Amino acid sequence: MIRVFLVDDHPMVVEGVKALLGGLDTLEIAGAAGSGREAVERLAQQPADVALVDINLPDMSGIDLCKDLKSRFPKMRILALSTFKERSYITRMIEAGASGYLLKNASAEELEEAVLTAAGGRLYLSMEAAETLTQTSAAPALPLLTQREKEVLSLIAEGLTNGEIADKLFISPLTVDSHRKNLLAKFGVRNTAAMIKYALEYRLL
Amino acid sequence: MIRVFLVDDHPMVVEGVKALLGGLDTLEIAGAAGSGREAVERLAQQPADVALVDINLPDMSGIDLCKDLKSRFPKMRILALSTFKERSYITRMIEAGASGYLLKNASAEELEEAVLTAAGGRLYLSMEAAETLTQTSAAPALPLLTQREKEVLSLIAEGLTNGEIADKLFISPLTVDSHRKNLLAKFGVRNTAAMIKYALEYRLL
DNA sequence: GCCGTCCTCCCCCGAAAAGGGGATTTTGCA
DNA sequence: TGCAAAATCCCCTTTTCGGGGGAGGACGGC
Repeated sequence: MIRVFLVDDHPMVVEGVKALLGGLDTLEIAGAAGSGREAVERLAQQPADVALVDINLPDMSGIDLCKDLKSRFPKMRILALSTFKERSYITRMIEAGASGYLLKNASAEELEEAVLTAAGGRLYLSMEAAETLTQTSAAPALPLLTQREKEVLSLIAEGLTNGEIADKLFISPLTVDSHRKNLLAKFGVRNTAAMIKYALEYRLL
Repeated sequence: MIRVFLVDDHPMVVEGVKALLGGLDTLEIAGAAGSGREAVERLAQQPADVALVDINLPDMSGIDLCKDLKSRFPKMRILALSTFKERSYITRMIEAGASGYLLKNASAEELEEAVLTAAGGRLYLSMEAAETLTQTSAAPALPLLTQREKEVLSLIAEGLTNGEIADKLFISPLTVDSHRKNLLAKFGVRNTAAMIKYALEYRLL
């Protein structure tokens, strides 16, 4: 019997999940909380195997709660529950230690499967979440860099100056400066800071 | 009958997978290739439902091949095959469009389950891969920033200069410069480029 | 009250980057 | 072989950063 704990500030959602999972004999609802703090308190009293955690909570984000719960109860598995299938939500939640990501329109079967999968130590992603992750991120106008430009870019990101990069690549600092200018132009930004941010966001580094 | 295609430059691995999956009646080995280019050529002739792709190929990385295959054959599912369970490999492969990540020590059962899961459009992660992703990344010495410093940092990342930030926050450019210097000191870096990289890696932005 | 942190502002000075040009040699590919 | 792109190098100027300080007011905790 897998003990499931719910964290969501919407009573309707809490009751809905209870109803969906109520009749099953593989798991039981061990409790629920409407906020992050309440969840921590209740779980300290009465542990659970799997926690269903809403992304949006009144006192803290589901991501922070996830990290917190994972540090307090390392063995407990956490399933993220959300209405959104934004890529950053999913990856952040997973990186925060969640064992899965579910949308709130999940069916009883999907809910059960997710809980069982998470309890087994495996990662469960809903179809929609998996699709979002799998979609090849259509990079909007990501600049085409030459080999040399990539080298220079990564050295800039390391914090080296033009002179140091020149020494490393055995070229003139003036050449490095040219590459740097070309990079700024290709990225369409005004300075190094914005370029590094852009480059990292589009995984060019 | 799910058609499986193999991409790996080690004949032993290819034969091993064939042997492991050979006796099953849910799937069949539709072909194999030892390089990225060869894989593209063969798949163009004879399509497959699921491709098992090694991370390390002689002519290109599995990640690049994955992107390439996904753009050429959008309906085909790709499973990453690797000896490593490094976090960056896993996330990059998934973001490149892979439907799963397997270690090469996978059993016949796991292989089959992975192929079936991928063919069904779902994401399959091996236990080890899931664990790696799930591990809360112990942020090594991430600097504690004040509220004001965070504001300044994010504006720096946008590409604004001290003067522009000063206008935006209604403070003196000299103050912005102080924050900037404190930020550099807290991050332990020498310039903005390295700071932005650091900040993005540790999700402070 | 005292201490520490945060936020604010200021000084000097040199180094680096940004913005604008131009020019030459490799090199890859058709 | 010939062209385009890449890579290399150079000039100029102005702006922005980075490094080293110092200092005062606000605010909270002890």
